[in-house]
Amino acid sequence: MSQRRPTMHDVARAAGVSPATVSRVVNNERYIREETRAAVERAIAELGFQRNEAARALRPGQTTDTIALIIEDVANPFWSAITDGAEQVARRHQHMLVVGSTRHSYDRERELLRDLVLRRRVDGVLVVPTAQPQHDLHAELSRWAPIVFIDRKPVGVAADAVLLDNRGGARGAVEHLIGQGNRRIAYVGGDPAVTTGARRLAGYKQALKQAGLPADPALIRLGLHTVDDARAAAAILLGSVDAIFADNNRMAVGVLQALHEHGSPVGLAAFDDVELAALLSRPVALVTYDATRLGAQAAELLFARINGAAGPPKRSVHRTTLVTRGGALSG
Amino acid sequence: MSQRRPTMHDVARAAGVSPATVSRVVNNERYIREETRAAVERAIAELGFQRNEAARALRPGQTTDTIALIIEDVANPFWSAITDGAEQVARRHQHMLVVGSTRHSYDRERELLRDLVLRRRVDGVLVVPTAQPQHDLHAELSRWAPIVFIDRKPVGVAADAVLLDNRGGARGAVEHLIGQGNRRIAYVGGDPAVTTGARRLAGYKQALKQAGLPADPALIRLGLHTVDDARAAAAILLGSVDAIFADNNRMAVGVLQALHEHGSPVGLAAFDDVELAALLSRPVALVTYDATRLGAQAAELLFARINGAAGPPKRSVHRTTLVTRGGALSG
DNA sequence: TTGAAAGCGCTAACAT
DNA sequence: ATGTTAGCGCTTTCAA
Repeated sequence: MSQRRPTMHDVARAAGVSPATVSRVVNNERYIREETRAAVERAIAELGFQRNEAARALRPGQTTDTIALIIEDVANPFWSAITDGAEQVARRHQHMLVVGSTRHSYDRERELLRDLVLRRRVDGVLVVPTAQPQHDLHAELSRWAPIVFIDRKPVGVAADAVLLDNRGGARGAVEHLIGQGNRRIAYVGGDPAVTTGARRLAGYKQALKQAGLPADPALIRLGLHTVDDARAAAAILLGSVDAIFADNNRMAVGVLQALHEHGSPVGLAAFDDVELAALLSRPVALVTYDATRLGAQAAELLFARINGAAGPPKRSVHRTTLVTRGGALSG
Repeated sequence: MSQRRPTMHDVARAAGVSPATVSRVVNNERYIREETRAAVERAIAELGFQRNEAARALRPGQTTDTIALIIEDVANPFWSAITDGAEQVARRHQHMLVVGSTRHSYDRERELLRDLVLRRRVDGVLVVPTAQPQHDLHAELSRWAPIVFIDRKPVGVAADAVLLDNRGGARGAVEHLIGQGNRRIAYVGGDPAVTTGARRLAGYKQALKQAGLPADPALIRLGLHTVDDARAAAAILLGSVDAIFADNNRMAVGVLQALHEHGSPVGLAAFDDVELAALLSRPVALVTYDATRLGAQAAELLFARINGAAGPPKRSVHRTTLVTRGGALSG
């Protein structure tokens, strides 16, 4: 597991040149005689030399060719799609992608960010909304490495962001429910301290207000994280509502389970797409968007900064599309 | 983005000690006077010193505190669950997790593995089945870093593996279909060159054989990757079969879509769990297991090796459970 | 076009 | 208990 690996020195000796020359060949620099290059390349092949990246990264001004992605939890399809998009772009830019999950822990987010940026010196970080905002930390870290926020507006930091129209999307979905004649519409969602959640909630309230409907606090259930949380919350609401708006895909699945278990006719609209929703006998209105593209675009912005792009923070707001899935006869 | 960061030297100067002492404090070694430690810690706090991990990793025998996970594609829930499990364990062992997707490319797998093990010198690698086996490469790399295979039996390499009972699981599912009176049962699946696929296919054939049913090659569709591939394949099969066995979750979703679109009564069984299957009006038999645990256990095995565990390769076979979801009236 | 030499930030003998 | 010193493997002036 730990035999000695050939170094540039070894290659240099084998090729009869200096280490500096080997470095030049490896880095594809100009001003190298063809024969020299050939000799070095032969030696590299013979010895099976592979440059030690840790050594390269050590020199000042050098990069680690690594970016990080901080999310709440990879298992959620929303975040795994983002991971997918980010990974593809990272790869195109010859960077590694390291993923870290916060699992809703504020401390974990701090710890991850500090470790990645300050100690491991990744070239940049993609952060998806987590717990509370931490302006001071983000501001401090963005002095060392560029940060791009996904689905969260940076506050107090001059950072790029790729956003969703959370408020508009939620409003549209709730308007849709209202348009279908629903009056008592519940909200089942996550942590309202997360910008994303707050804005979806705002969209919900806005739609109710525009329609002249009261926003009954008893119908708003927040702070839920898991599918089971949502299912339990929905089960309680069922008797007293016409429809439910679910904040995100986990909530949607939980609510769907509750509706199914109770054979309830209550309507549903939700943020995020849900696989197989199209096959359900019950129609569901979904606020959809391309999460993979969200992750990919965020990564592109990050690489632009890594490669020296200056200028004011960029905001790109992705629009959402309301679609109705399911409700067909077969299934 | 690139101001100078405080080094151990700076801390040493500020605390009036030598760099070696600072190193000792940072690494929590014994034989340090309390006052000295306090002084150093004060200086660290004042300067906001954070150790440069690239520099530490450079010394021989040192680790990068990073492990890698190679999968086909993070967006698939099976792999994202594995990623989730691996990440949690990596974190517990204070390691970073870098993820790489092969997207079915043999070359990409080679390139990723070589980059990670040979150049970036990760402490270990978790590999989930991809394209063809590459015994030579795995054998070469396992000299440098431990490798643990997930859901693929290592060939020609003394490596640990965490496996699923692919053949038994598939056989059980097909037996179930047969038990329900289905006779012409199709197979819709991925690349049979992947061990996983080959064994599931073997289980399918075994079940047919045991029941005295012929394995009609026309009913076996392989080499499919996406949901759409599977949907198209299923659409063609529908008219001529009683039931379909789907190789994995992507295939299952595609087949479900086809069945739904054509209002077909054809039965379905599949490997992997599928979210929301329980809410479908059609019953589906699923070969389920705990993918998160699979990833977590693989990571545990890896860390055991990283921490010096010797001994013969370990194999852990996780059993699968056949469950029937869906088929209720409501939905 | 190539080589010599210094040094990135850290750790580990070896001294003391 | 602490300091001195010598690298780890690479890149990069500077000189030739």
